[in-house]
Amino acid sequence: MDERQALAAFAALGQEHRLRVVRALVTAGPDGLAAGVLAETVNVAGNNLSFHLKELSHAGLITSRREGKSVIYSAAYGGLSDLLAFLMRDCCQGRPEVCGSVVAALSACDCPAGDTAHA
Amino acid sequence: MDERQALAAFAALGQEHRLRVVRALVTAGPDGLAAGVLAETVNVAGNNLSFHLKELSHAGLITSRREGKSVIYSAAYGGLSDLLAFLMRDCCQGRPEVCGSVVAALSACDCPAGDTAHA
DNA sequence: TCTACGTTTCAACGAAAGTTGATATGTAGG
DNA sequence: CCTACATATCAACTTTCGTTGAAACGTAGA
Repeated sequence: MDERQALAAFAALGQEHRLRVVRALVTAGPDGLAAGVLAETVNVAGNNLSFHLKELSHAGLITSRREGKSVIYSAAYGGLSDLLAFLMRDCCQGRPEVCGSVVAALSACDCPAGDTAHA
Repeated sequence: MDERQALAAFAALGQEHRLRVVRALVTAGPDGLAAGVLAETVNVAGNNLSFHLKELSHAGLITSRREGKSVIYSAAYGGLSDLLAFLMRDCCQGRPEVCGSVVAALSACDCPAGDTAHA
């Protein structure tokens, strides 16, 4: 990931409605949520949400697929990974104790910490 | 970390000069960099940089300390941890394989991956 | 105390982002 | 084909953000 992409991604997340959308999608998992459901969830008008979804999609943070009349959006976990990795790149100049806490914090989610394998 | 703080942090990172400042400070490590050095590094006028530093500081992403005539800024690794943790909270609703890649990406930095201890 | 240096604050301008309402696209069913 | 529904696009307005220049503050040395 280059700076331009990271910039777009962070700017996208720095907006109340968009951050809520991403959080909702991250929580929802790979199955995702329909645009209409998202609109209700984050309490934003449909046309406005569409604008934000486009921006998030363009930033590589979410993906979409059509299912009948609905468009289903889901979190782009790969894009999220790249973004976090970009931010913390070169974090430990020979001092692992510096960024260790950051990795630890992320591992605090339910999933097995260091286990990067596909369970 | 609450949403309001996360919002401020992401918004802060969604700006070219501020993102460069944070990256420079993350790379620099706990020793940090003087405001003047940062101004040269990111190529921003001193008064303008001061504005951005204030915003980053208020967002909990950097800290400052005075050293003689200079003010030294350094990355707030704790704030960064909290931010990333907030974004990925509840990421794996019983499906570790979903967010595993995210943790893995972060562990891709030089420091020992799953090792959260202080080396 | 005076001067030099580094950093910060302030007001004002120009540019960009978010919201709104109306309108268009695309899909499914009668 | 026509209607209903879900989502997307567009133009206009309002607000917010980033930059600039001048000036103030704090610190150190002569």
